[in-house]
Amino acid sequence: MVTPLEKARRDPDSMKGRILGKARRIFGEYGYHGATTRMIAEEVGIDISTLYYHWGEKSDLYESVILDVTEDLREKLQEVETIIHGLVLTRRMEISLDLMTDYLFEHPEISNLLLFRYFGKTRDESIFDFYVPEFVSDIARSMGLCKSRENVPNIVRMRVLAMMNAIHNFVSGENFFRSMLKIPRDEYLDMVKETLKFILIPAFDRGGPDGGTP
Amino acid sequence: MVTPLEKARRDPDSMKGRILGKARRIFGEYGYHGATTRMIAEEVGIDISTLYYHWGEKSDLYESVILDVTEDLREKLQEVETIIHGLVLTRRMEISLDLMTDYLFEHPEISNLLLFRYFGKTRDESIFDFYVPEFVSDIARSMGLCKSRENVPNIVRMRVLAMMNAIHNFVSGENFFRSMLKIPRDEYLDMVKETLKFILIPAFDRGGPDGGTP
DNA sequence: ATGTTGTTCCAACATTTGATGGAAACATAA
DNA sequence: TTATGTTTCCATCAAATGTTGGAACAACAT
Repeated sequence: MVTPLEKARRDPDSMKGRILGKARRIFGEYGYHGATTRMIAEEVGIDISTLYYHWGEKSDLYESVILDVTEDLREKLQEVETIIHGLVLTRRMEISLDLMTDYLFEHPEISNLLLFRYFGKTRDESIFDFYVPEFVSDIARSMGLCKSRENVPNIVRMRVLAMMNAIHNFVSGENFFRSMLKIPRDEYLDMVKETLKFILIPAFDRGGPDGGTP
Repeated sequence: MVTPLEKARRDPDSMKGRILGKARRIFGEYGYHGATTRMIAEEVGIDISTLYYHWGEKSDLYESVILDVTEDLREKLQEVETIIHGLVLTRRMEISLDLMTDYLFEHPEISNLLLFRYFGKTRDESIFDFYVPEFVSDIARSMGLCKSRENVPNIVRMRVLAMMNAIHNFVSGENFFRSMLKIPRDEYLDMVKETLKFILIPAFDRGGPDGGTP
């Protein structure tokens, strides 16, 4: 059976898909309470009741948005995994940091929405009731930090979280950080990649069964 | 001249101070739009108009909250600086990571509010019009990453940002990450410290005029 | 006591916001 | 064309939210 969300994902030009796309951006920029259904409808260029016709209440739309970006992220991670598979750790990290940074800079609402979920509460508590996969175990596995994706040690999960958050922070904080550094976008992007490698690679690249450059 | 904010900071038991304290927490948990003046008033146990009597409109109260936590953070950073002064880099980092993590876990709204400022927009744009110091240069100086706090290279600022964000993330994301790892608070706190050191120290502790353990 | 000043609460207002009913417009098949 | 089902918009509602006026109250000096 095909859910409404899957239909909207397959056809981004349909009304459902267009609404979902704009909702991603608005929810990502302003957060759940900061975004209003009217802002989203106006962005799409439709009446507000058309939005409700397609997606029902605000919290349902938000839920769909979260699942949508989660699925995008999952697909991207899988794509990266196939690219870096078999390489040595340092190289794997360099490539995946570059690829993920590029990707998230093109879709900053993904990082925004994830960070909002991590750090903010919502008055409407029904929102956190649905399941969202987290990928932490998969990334740990893909990085060779554990044998299987089952029973990943917590300390390893923490390290993966630190890594993911570091990327998301620089993506979501672009406006703030860039105005602080007073540099253009492309320069910022390069600096982010360099900083991520500077911070993350030395930590993971030391000895161990899988470490170091051979 | 003593501003209303300074008065409230000096006397946390005064009505002004009590409101400010609760406002910190509520704004920190729910963000600017997620927090309502009624929620804050109810938390203090006062009528909503008493809140307006003391702090004026919502955006003004929010501004005071931001300045308040910023000042707290500044004082804490200065305190830590005097403690670690003169030690070797690795030791400086270990101690300051421990101290800052402990401190922020006791006052998570500081991390929350900073992250909200970094990552989220606000419909009310007047909010970002006031100046807030950022401390990045001071931390760079304190870590010995640059000679003076003037003209800190951007790449160094980026590294400091990565470091600060790493702490804030684990503090603000406690609820989310802990429920993911299924561990109690104290265990989480230890794991955060360990992970921060694992990630950050190898990056900064390599050669250079100030590197390594002697 | 009386007036003054500062503080608190009750009640209300205007706007925003989430949400819906129903009429029009559109498409499509019979 | 007519009938049927879908989509869109206009008008509107109810609740939530930011904000204020004014009365009651308290503290305190005169």
